[in-house]
Amino acid sequence: MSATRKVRVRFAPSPTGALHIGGVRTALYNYLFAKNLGGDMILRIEDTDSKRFVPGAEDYIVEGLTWLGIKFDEGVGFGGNYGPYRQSERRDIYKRYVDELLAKGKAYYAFDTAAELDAKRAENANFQYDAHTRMQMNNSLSLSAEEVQARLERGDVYTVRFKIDPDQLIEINDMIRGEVHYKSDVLDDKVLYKSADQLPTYHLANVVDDHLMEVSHVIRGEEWLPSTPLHILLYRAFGWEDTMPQFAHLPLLLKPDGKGKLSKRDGDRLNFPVFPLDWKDPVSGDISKGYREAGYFPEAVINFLALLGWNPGTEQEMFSMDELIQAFNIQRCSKAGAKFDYEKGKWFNHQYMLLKDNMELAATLLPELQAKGIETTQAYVAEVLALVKGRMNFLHEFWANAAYFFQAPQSYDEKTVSKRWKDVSAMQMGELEAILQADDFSDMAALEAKVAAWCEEKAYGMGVPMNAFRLALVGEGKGPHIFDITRLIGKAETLQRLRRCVEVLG
RNA sequence: GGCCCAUUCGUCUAUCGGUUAGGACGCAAGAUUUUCAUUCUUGAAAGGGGAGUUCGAUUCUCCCAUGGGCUACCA
Repeated sequence: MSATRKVRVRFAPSPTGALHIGGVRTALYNYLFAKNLGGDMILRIEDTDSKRFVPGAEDYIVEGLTWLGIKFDEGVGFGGNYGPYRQSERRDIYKRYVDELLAKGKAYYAFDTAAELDAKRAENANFQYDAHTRMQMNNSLSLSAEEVQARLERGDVYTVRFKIDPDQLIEINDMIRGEVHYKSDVLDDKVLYKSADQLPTYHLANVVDDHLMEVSHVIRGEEWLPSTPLHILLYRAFGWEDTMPQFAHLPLLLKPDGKGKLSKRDGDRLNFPVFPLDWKDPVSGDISKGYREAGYFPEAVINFLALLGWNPGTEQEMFSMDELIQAFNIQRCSKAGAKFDYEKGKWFNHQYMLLKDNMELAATLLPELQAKGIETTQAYVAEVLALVKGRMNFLHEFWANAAYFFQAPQSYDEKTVSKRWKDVSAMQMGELEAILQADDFSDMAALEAKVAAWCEEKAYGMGVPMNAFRLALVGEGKGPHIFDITRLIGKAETLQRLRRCVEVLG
């Protein structure tokens, strides 16, 4: 563990489906950690399980992380000098290292079939393939050399198992959890290599690749903590312990309610996304909602996720990616799992909405408005946004909050009518119309003063006439300041809405 | 069952032995007397239980309970 070693971290997902939000957080923490220390971020695809490979998953992962602003320095699709970065393309490399372990006597051939193993487990639920049981099994330790040779030459299907010596104490020095100890006796002789598909298992590939790619820090989910002693033993077996990466095991993301870790089903059940992007399952055809399609800003998702399991120790809540990189310190990660509170995600989106430039926001809204047949301009939409975005969490709530800036109310909300449209309203609106008619709408403050003066002179109070006026303009009892509305829709439209309302409501 | 990790308001968390246990989301109330919302103010809301160590424990140790993870020729 040389202190001067270049910081290199990797995000190593398995392309078995959409990238889970917990995986996104792991990628984020790796990224923040690396960038905070000026290190590199690697994308490695761990596709050693050919049975679970899902087409499209790899592209999905890259697209999702790119959308979120998590950048890679090297890896699949990003180049680099340590490739190939897809494990399925590294078969010969793994084979070489498996042979090395075999030659050193640190691993052995095992010929037990899946059915035989199942039978063993059926007769003893606690069966473990280890120092105590391996001699009763069919492997190169229990069988004669000739027999082993014969089976190999015959082409029998085999696995290579790691030979774990008992009575060893393995100490993990976790950056988040401190020292964790394991006894090697509880470990089983893990399968490192499968002859059937000529591929290693995760454990072997992971250790070999991290070593070869000069990974300095392994930051991964807590579910990996129990297999870390195995990994450490592998580093030892290869003689790589001096350059072994440092480990950090992140707490898991848990269900918002109930028990267990967050799953895709929770998203469906509670109606919130658990994936960065929409994902269509290639087999079932089911579509799972993504944060992007649900209307989240990537900045909001990042900010939200960053604070789920980590905090800077200050009371700052809003962080740009750069600020996160600056502030990130892995020792400040919490140890306990975090229930996933998506309500806070909405709040973050709201905050970023307020921060965003209205012209930029307007540009993304324009196509939707045009599709509705609305003729408008980006500048106008931006002005409307300035008035209504405070009451929105998502951009897709725009129309529901701003339709009346683009078209006259189609109807008048019944409740508002009964509450706000008084017997005197028609008469008052008639008077108001005359005042508006006489004004050129060039100065809203002046107009407002005129209207206020009228209310005072007639002793109407402001409430009754203004609420009726609002009803005429909006169709409901909501919306921003009335004279902001009239300023945007203009004199002709204002008068027209006023007349129509009197006509309809009488 | 075995091994490991964890445990502060409903949720995310701060606290590195001495605090009125702080902040944020959500919730409630009030204010902005033209609405709704934003915003602002205020409020309710927490150290799983039991032993120790200590002058003093949320903080350190142990036990228990609870939650979580792992225990595959999956990652």
